[in-house]
Amino acid sequence: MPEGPELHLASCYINTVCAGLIFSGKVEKSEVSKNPEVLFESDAYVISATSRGKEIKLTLTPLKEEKNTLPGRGRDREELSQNGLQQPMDLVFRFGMSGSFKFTSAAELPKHAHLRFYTKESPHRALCFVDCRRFGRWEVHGTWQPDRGPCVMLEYEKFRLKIPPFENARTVLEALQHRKQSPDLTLSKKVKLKQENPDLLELCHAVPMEVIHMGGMGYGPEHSDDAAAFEEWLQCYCVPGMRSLRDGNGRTIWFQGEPGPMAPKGKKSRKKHSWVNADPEPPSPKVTKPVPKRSSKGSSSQEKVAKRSGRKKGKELIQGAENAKAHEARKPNTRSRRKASASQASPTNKAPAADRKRQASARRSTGAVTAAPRSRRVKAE
DNA sequence: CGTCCACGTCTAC
DNA sequence: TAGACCTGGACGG
Repeated sequence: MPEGPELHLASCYINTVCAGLIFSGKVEKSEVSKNPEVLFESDAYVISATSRGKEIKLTLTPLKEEKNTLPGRGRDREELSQNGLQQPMDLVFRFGMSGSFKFTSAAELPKHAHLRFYTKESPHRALCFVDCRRFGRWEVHGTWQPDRGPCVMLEYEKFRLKIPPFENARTVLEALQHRKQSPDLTLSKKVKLKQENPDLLELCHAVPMEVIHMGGMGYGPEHSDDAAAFEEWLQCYCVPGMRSLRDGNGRTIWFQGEPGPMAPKGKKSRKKHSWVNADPEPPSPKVTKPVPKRSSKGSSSQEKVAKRSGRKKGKELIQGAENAKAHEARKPNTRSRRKASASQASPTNKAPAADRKRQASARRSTGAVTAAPRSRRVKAE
């Protein structure tokens, strides 16, 4: 799945499960995937992975000299060296909304396994790129996408945006001016202060690093399916009691407290009653069959989308709608959030671990809108 | 059953 | 800057 730390965890997972393993044969693509074929074939090769931000790179490396039996018909010239040997190959993946890697028995491939690498052993096993929604992409001979931002985890020093979601850039920059420390402190005191009062940028690094060290996300050792642990760790996203707003791109931003002066107006988190009341379209049969704007494939999915965009326009009217409870409980498709809410709401709740307490208290004084929820929760503890 | 929603890009107007 | 690209879970009727 797509969060930055998860991509990194996926690369760790791949390197762990593929360590010492020999893969063999062709790389297999599902019929339904529109991603490119991976014309790689080797009797014996190894797989390794690296990550950078929200991309992951697999490297397929053939072992020593082996003769490729195929004449190379239909294969790109570059795939094979002059003597017909399979060259190493890099594949760069983006996960879209639902991509992940799984290593399973080849006999029972997971659903939506769109790219498969088979082991040489028997019974065969398969490293699979699994992606239910198929928004994920891969590129053969891929490189890191050149115009992406730096990796929050591994290129932190290059990460210099300094803008909370709905704050004026001016305010942020001026606040940083006032953070200047007195120069007469010892170095160790300065470092300690910095750690106890991390700014937004440090949090951009520290929070994903926390996730990495937590492990799990389906990439943990064995079947420690600790989605629950992750949900427990989340302190703002999807936690009842936290607030959310849609930004200009329709993305839901979760936070606690004030949204900041540049918060989008009239874009409360969608609560069903709000927009249902404002829906300008009468509940007539017409609604179910809007004329698609673009002429095209006319797939059923497209009809759905057209239907929805009709709704979207209606939602602009929610401004005056009752919203007192809007942030109370409308949560996305998560079942276990209630549990989290119970512990979240209770001021007597103990911090799960001393380490976490320390980490969290270190975040206490940031003014960052997105970061604040984590620290404020700690205040309540 | 229908509707809404989801951790992200892409690209066509 | 909308819409497109997709599947599936939750929820409401």
